[in-house]
Amino acid sequence: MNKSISDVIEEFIKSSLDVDDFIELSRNDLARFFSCVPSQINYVLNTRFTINRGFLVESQRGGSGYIKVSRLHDSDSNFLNNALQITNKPISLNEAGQLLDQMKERGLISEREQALIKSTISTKALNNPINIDNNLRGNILTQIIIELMKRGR
Amino acid sequence: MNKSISDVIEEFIKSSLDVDDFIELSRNDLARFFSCVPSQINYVLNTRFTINRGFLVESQRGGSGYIKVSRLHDSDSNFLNNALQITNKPISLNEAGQLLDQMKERGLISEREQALIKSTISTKALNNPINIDNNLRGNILTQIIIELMKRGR
DNA sequence: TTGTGATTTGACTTTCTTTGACCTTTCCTA
DNA sequence: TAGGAAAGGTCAAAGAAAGTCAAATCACAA
Repeated sequence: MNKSISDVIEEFIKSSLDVDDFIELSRNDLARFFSCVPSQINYVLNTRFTINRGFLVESQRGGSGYIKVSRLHDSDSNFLNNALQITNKPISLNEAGQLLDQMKERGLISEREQALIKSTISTKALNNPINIDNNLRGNILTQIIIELMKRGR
Repeated sequence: MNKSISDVIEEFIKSSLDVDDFIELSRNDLARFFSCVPSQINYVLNTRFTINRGFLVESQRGGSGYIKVSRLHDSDSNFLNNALQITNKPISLNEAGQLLDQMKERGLISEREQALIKSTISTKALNNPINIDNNLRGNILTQIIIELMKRGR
């Protein structure tokens, strides 16, 4: 296969992640190194290093800015990935409750956290035009899960 | 018999598959090579390299796109894995039918089971807002395949 | 000879990648 | 403390493949 520049950059980043669990890189340097425009780096990051594929990308702008790419660790990240698939779509209060139960069961959140989150996605909290609720519930849970992934427990 | 250009292309691909288990080719190059229109390659692929006949075709569009053809003379679990790749995406009634044929051919399901499953994914069963059908079909097949994998035959 | 299914062709569509112009955030220094 | 420099971000246009679909043609059997 004729590898695209994006593919090559992807490989480069991935092989760096084989050494360490995360890397920090400079968008401009990397672009210079691969003789491409800086926004190509964003393209690669956005298409290949998504949460769904088990990666987390964080960055900071400005002087001494950086891009940090980390690999999310397995078992839990697997579970969370599945969870993401679910919260991606509208989700009922009931389903959400079950999901949170499981998360607690696994020790991904404490009982106290579980209660807090539940109140967050309760019907009362989402006092909204009907039918959009489930959507919103999914969104909120998605954010929470991403946060959990970040912390890596 | 007077060989058609399609036959020639078919032979060419098959003989490449004698060397390796799969080949990657460029639709445009191949078309140029055989002095035909690019969509002729699709024709050959669609008519001769179906799951049904034991081949798997994958492809990517866009810059550095490709077409990959592989031969499936492998173990069942491998077969099911490939099948999963297919049912992962929306799948037409026709393709689904071919897939089930193969599964029966390989003894992965009985004739009775095949019939039952077919009725399950028939257009009638999925009497739904158009266009969602293929999606749903994929989902159902995915579940069935997973179930099969679980049971280990 | 004619009807039918297989093949060939090409116009149009969709998807993925590359590029560049312009925007926003952060840090540092005069 | 304001302003400039040094990051990184966004978005849309252009480019590069592959996919679809249906009309036209071909080949063969009845």
